[in-house]
Amino acid sequence: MKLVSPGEAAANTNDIPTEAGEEFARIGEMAKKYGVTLRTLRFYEDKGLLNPHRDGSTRLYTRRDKAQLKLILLGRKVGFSLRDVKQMMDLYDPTGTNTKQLRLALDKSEKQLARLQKQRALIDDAINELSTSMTAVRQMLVERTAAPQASAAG
Amino acid sequence: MKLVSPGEAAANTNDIPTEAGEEFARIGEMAKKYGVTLRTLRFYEDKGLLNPHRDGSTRLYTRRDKAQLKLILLGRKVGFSLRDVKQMMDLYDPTGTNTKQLRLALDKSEKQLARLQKQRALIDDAINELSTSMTAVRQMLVERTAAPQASAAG
DNA sequence: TATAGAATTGACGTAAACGTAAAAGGTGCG
DNA sequence: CGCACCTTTTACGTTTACGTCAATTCTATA
Repeated sequence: MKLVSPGEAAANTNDIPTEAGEEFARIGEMAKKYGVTLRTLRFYEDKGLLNPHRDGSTRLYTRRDKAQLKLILLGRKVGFSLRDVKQMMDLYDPTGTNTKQLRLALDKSEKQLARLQKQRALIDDAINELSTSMTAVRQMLVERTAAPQASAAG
Repeated sequence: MKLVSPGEAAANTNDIPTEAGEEFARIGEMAKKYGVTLRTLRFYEDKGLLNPHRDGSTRLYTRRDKAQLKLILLGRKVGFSLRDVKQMMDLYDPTGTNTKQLRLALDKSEKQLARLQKQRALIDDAINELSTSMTAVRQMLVERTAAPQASAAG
């Protein structure tokens, strides 16, 4: 019974929320479900990005926590730092229109997009330079491998 | 006179190698010429990537050191770690064909090329996801900004 | 000779996102 | 009852390529 917080036990006649209702998840389930480690979840919490409930000392994650984690992972995927993600999440206000939050997100996104495009350009450069030098190296190998006994060229 | 090593002073009647002969460069000149910091040059040396001569305690870089630095910078540009660069440079043998070195370089280059292409794919993914969510955010902002008094859509 | 401008070594600091013990508490099950 | 498994907190370790003092020395020039 300890896994059900007071005031939310009504709709669930099952005493064991595991497997069925999915009302709460413990850290292990969360980790598997989202492909992260326990350490990562605790780390995110330590950084203020997640705030799961507690049953004693055990963390309990609700669907709200899951949504937050999804956002964090999306942020990470597009290259935001956890700091950026936190800045944006901290502006969330369930009672308002969140205009400020959205504007900040958009602003940061534009900058991040620019960074990504710059990175892509750098990588393209690198690919080109690398390909070029690979060709040169191959050529040198050919010169050193083929016809080592005849010809005086070199 | 201390800047000219014994056995190489013949062709240069000028006692001051600065500006003209470019036979040797000190760390400051090197840094400017290649756009790196003094710290970087010392760091590379500390890692065994450079081995400039010394006049007492002052580092003197020859054209050979310059060529090496160019290689290091090229390696870095295409994404090799300094460790990789060192591995490859360590195989250099002025008396042989350097086949081993070239093969290692080619091998590492192929792997690095693959990594770069994977990175580019990830970045493209990120760009797409980011663009998509930016569109969504813009849409949300429009809904919150325009027509806040009329319509019941929401 | 005074002073500014290089150069030297040594060593701690930084950033990001966790990894990896370590030591211990809680829990269900056979 | 005992063992296995999950979870907890604390805290140092990892990686890479330098940055940033600090204290000192060397050198050139006016």
